Amino acid sequence: MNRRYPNPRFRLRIVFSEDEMIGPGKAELLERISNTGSIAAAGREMGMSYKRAWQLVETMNAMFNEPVVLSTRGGASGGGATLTETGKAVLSGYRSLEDEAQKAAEEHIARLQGMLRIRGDEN
Amino acid sequence: MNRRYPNPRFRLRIVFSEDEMIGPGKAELLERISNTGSIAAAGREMGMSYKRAWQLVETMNAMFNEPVVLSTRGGASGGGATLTETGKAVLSGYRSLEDEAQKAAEEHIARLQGMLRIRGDEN
DNA sequence: CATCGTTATGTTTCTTCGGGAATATCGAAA
DNA sequence: TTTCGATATTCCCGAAGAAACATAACGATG
Repeated sequence: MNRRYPNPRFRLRIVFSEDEMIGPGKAELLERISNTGSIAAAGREMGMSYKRAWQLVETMNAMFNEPVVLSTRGGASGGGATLTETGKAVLSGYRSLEDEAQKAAEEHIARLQGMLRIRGDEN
Repeated sequence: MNRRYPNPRFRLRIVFSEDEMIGPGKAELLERISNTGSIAAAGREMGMSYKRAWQLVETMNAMFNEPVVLSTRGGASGGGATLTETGKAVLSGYRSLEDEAQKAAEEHIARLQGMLRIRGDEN
């Protein structure tokens, strides 16, 4: 453990206010909700409690002008959740933001990485 | 309080491994050490304890192939700290990385911001 | 109308992180 | 050789936040 990552992780977060922000965690959650159709399943995949996943969804639903996730209770499957159009737009918007920023930063990242201490267990 | 920021804050961090990373906090600390010539003063300016400031410096000194901060003890002024060439390179490298990434992301940020809920106390 | 898996929400426990205090060390200069 | 302000390091404690646990509500379907 504690190995250096094969390629440095570039993590960015946009902070609109003290309690309005979006970063890698919320983006991944949206993505997994979109894939699984369930808040609980998405959370499980990410190793987070349902409660936490739900809290993040609640926060996001409150910060955008329309909810990003619609959820239904009951029924044969117990219920589920889907991304709204706004949700899809937020997710894809964040992803392309991430891509553009990372592309623009790549050379700088490599330069910084070159300054790291060489370690014995370097792979 | 809790007002939305005039312009969204763009925060990014490069993660090389579980305990090797650099982001806004360490960068600002380096900057203030450079300005003040003191770990303690830099920490005070940022509202952080000397202990924490020193810990961050220790971490950074360990992760790069050369120390980023040199410190001296004793003397008339009690001692002090300065950035090494590596330290300056890391700081300026991170800053230009940040600038480039932000520039590349600006349009996307604006688009996301446009999806935020309009609030009554909007200024 | 009983079942089942999910959403929704409250409560309690635990862990982590950092602050604060306390102490030691250093060395130029008065 | 005393002073002084900064670095260096340890220990204890509190706050914040997440995890864990506990319920309740829901509703299509069999």
